[in-house]
Amino acid sequence: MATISLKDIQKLKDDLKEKGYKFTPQRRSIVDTIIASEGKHLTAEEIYDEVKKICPEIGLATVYRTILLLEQMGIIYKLDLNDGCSRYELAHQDEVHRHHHLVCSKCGKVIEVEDDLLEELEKDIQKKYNFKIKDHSVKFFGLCSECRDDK
Amino acid sequence: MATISLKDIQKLKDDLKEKGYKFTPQRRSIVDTIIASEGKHLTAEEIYDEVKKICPEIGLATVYRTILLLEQMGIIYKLDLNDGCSRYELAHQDEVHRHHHLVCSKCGKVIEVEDDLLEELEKDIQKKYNFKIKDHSVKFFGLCSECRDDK
DNA sequence: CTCAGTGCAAACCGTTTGCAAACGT
DNA sequence: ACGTTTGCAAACGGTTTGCACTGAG
Repeated sequence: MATISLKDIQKLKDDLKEKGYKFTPQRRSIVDTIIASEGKHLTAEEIYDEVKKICPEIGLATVYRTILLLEQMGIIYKLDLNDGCSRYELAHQDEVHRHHHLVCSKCGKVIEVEDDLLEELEKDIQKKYNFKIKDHSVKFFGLCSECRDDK
Repeated sequence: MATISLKDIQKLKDDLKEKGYKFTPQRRSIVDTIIASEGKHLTAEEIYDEVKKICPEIGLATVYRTILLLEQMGIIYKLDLNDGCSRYELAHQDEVHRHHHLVCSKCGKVIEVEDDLLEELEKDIQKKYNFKIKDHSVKFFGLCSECRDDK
């Protein structure tokens, strides 16, 4: 589990300052909320609802704008689970490529898979298609351990 | 390249009839259009524009409804390329799982990859997470052969 | 003091839905 | 004839934008 330390918050503050951005209370609340709900893959609206508990006067637009900023800075990743809205998760600091997801078709649970195991396939593709791979998005759909039992 | 024959059209017609659905001119035009634009990964609106050339009185809602029907029947797949709308492609008849896609970050080109090469990873995941994999969605982002040269 | 950031509301855009008319079987 | 399908327009829901005000540096 990738926990974010005070050092990371300071780093983020510095990154923002470097680009002329400000570290406002709203931005801080949003970052705090995303960190606190790690593993939940919240939508923008869900983040909004959560942030309002700390920062009741915040607007939904600010949440969207901050999310965009964090995404561009590589702090968070957008995740599409085919449910009609975008979800977000913290980027793990140590991963080169995005990790994979298992999505249960029955209960909707999302499991994160750290193992990459795509080197061989990526090497093949780079050679065969002369395509320089920068990142990937890998999702597996099926039944999680709990749901496969009831069937 | 998966070309669809008259036999496939007949099969589709039968499948529809079996479920009490009708094979209307609109549906036929939409199927024809999707077949004719294989490899293009059109959006619903793009399919609509294309279909209107054959069937000018068609409505956008009909395109959406037909696309949904075809998707549920397994004739086409929905594809999400992170550009804010859903795109569709013919399901290749011979593939067990969906094929992969290479998306060029520069020119936007989408290349289809037939090779699966995920058996090992999937076997590992099924065992480690006790997750029964039914299908997957695999996209690689990077630079295509043409775009990597100019950089 | 200045300009980036904010909250609000309206706009946006892809998609879905309700309905009466039209049409395939 | 029946019930599905259609076209239209309105509704929908997530996201973006314009604008005047606010507040961080």
